[in-house]
Amino acid sequence: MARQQLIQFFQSTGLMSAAQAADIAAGFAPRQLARHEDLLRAGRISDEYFFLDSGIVRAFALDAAGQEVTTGLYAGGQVALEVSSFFNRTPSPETLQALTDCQGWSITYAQLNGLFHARPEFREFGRSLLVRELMRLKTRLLGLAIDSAAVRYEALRQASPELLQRVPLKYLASYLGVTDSSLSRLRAAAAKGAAEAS
Amino acid sequence: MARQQLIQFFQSTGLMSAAQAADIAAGFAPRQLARHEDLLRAGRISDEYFFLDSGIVRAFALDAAGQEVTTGLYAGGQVALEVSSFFNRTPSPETLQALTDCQGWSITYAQLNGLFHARPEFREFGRSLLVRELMRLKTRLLGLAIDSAAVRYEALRQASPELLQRVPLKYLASYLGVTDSSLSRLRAAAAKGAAEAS
DNA sequence: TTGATTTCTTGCCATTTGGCAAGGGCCGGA
DNA sequence: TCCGGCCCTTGCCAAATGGCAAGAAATCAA
Repeated sequence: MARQQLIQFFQSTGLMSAAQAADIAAGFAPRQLARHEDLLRAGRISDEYFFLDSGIVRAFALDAAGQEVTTGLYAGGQVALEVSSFFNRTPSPETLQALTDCQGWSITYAQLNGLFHARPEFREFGRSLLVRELMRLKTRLLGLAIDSAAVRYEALRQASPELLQRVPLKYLASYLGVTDSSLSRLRAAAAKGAAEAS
Repeated sequence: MARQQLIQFFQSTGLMSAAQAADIAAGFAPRQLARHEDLLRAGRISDEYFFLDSGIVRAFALDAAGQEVTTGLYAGGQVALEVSSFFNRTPSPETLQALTDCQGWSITYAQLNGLFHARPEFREFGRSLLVRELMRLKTRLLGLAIDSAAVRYEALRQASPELLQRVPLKYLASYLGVTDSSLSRLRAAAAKGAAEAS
């Protein structure tokens, strides 16, 4: 129940003191999600800024054929949010869904704006988060453009090994931009390579 | 020389009045770029928020093999900016280069922050720009993940036909995530399809 | 203008990835 | 316990894309 991780998150950019972080964190309410529960449905307007303590949230959109495409995977310590819907008050193009039971902290748009108004240092933090998210997307984009599927898989394994264990292969596949059978083959090849290396 | 386009840009989100937009635009200085001139070099910290009136700016990074990869293309009416470097005051991972002679308006980080401080409506505008940029990246990411190269090419043709005419094929190719010979073939196939349709 | 450079196209073939379908294993509910 | 439904793997072949290199075409600079 403690807001430890949330407070630490606010301090992570070095833009505020421990006391400030604790004050801001006090404005957040505890929030649970059951496995398979939706945090946000496509078409709705997001009104919940959700920081994830533990568990995994998946974001997905539908392609032209109506197939789900995983666009984001969030684990503990991250904010699971459809940024454009939340900040622009527009219908979300994606659904956010709990892949496992989740615990975290949330705050509404009005409350967040109140904090932004009252606390310039938190405003700075918010901007820096947006910028960080932008960099992450850029990095993923570059990877999709220039790396082979095998390299992208390996990069994800390095960056977030826990996701590979806990997220069903079909979701990982569309997140990486490959089909599930291709990913299965990649995984087999990687395992073979690792075995030979030992 | 008129700041018309800049003023219109500020008003485009509906977050401020004409008078406010004109006031803010007055803080920007005219800025020219000669063809092939760098607006920002990789490794440097960006200190110029640059709005493009006319011309084309290309952003590129280097891949592991030292090859240039085009990560962004900006035409008139857009802001050509490496967001993370400018806002986080960190070395830029990319170079921004004028593909043609360019005219526009620019402002420094300190000046921009001054405006953000003095004018809450401009702060809102800045946030909404970041969010918009994020959505654009998400859309490109989704396209790379699920669409074929032919579809991506067609989408770019629909969205920004002027780029296809004025940007060398090799830059378009890496922007679209294909090799230049593949793009050349795609273009040939598209032309053939169009001819048959007529 | 003229020569040099860049840009674009195209052929040939290799590699990567997709599509489809069958089958095995695992897990949860009745 | 047993059944039904995911989840994952794998074989076969097709389609998409890349790599390389040669040459034509356009562009640039002197």
